[in-house]
Amino acid sequence: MSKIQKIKGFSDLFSPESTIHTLMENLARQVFATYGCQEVRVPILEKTELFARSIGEETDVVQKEMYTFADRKGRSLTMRPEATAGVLRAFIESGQYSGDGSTKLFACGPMFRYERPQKGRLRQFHQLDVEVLGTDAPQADAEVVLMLWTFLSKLGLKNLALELNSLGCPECRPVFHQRLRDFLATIDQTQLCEDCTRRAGTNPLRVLDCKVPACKALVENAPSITEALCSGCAEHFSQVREILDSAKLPYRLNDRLVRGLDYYQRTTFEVVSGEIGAQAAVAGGGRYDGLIKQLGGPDLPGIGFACGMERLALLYGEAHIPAPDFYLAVLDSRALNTALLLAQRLRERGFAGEVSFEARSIKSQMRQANKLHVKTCLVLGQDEMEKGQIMVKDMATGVQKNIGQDDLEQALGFRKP
RNA sequence: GUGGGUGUAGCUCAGUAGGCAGAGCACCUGGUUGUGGCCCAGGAUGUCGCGCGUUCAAGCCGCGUCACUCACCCCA
Repeated sequence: MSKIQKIKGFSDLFSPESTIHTLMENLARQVFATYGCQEVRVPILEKTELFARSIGEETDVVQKEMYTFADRKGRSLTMRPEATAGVLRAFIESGQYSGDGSTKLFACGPMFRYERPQKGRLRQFHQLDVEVLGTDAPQADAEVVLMLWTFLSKLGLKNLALELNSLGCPECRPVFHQRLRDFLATIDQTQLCEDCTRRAGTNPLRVLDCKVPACKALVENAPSITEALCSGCAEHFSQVREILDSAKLPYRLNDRLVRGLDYYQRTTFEVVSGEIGAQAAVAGGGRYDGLIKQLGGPDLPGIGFACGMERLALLYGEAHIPAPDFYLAVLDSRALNTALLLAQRLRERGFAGEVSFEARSIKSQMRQANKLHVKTCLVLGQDEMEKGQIMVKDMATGVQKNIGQDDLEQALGFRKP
């Protein structure tokens, strides 16, 4: 029989990768909770219309990257390509937004986009997502950025760069777009690369961050969104920056930072790494005032971000994975049952470790203990069994002693409350 | 959707001009009567991705196919 393979762009995560994902997810939960985020678990499958309306009908994500299919009654459903839309739909549908203040939500899980896989990009990938709803205060923008940066710092990630921009609002963005189109009309468009010739019509902002040197040179003097912001947006952005400056958070203003989803406006940001290949963004987000209303909810502002877990994992070392507390080596087959019960007792006390299921040479089992990087190797052989004892060896120092089996917890550092 | 690269042991990869399938790591056993890491000796391990073709002979050449991978596009 032929083997069945996993489908392209999907992955099976074994440890250490699975462990790393769990650790990162737990840390995110913990850090974001200190900012008041409540976890929400929302479906992976939504009505296609939800994404069409939020992400934007004309975006690449909606046009050609969604897993969309008809269910058994012919309704068009889509595997979520990002988290925000589903979280907002749930928020609106729950009707919990009555009063004052903001709602802070955390969500995570798999997302799906039909793209060609490459380094840091899969068809099923995982995101950590935060949404802060109900306030457009610049303090909220700053807090969200600080929340993200704090999480990444606690993960121990270095050499990350935070890029910040403001995309303006429905009032000033069209003005900038017109200026940009006017500018593009003045340059020799035949010199642009093939992609940019297309972009100039479809998504002029994208021309600004083209990597082709010829394009870069041509748009060097293009107008900046920053100069086109209306007074409200300019003031809002300047307050956000002021707080981040005071918090001594290092960021780089990038007036060509473009977001791929239509709903973003005002503050947008991205965290990039130079160490994980071409797919350099490990997190990205921004403000989306107006989106909640557009999805049939109240007219509330919102801001959020998502982190790509696979990309974070590329940067996160395996050194963080905790080692087991013990390995229990068994030298005599008559000791196997006793050994298992001793290990069970330790596990009930919260210690983690493994016990051998068969008696083998002490040498091979010591090797096993060493390989598992355990703190302590326990040995149960004929001698110990006869005296009701067990040998305890500290693998770091090599110091070993025989103790009574009843004293095992103390020997491993267990303190009774 | 487009372009490049790679498929050989569990992993990373050599494999010359077409002539018996290789190394390192990892694993197992022993060197030490019950002691890990370092060292030494020995050992097991293959649909050379798959199919067809050329040839006395194919891991190597040709055609096809599948998979993986990197990049473009796009994006977290």
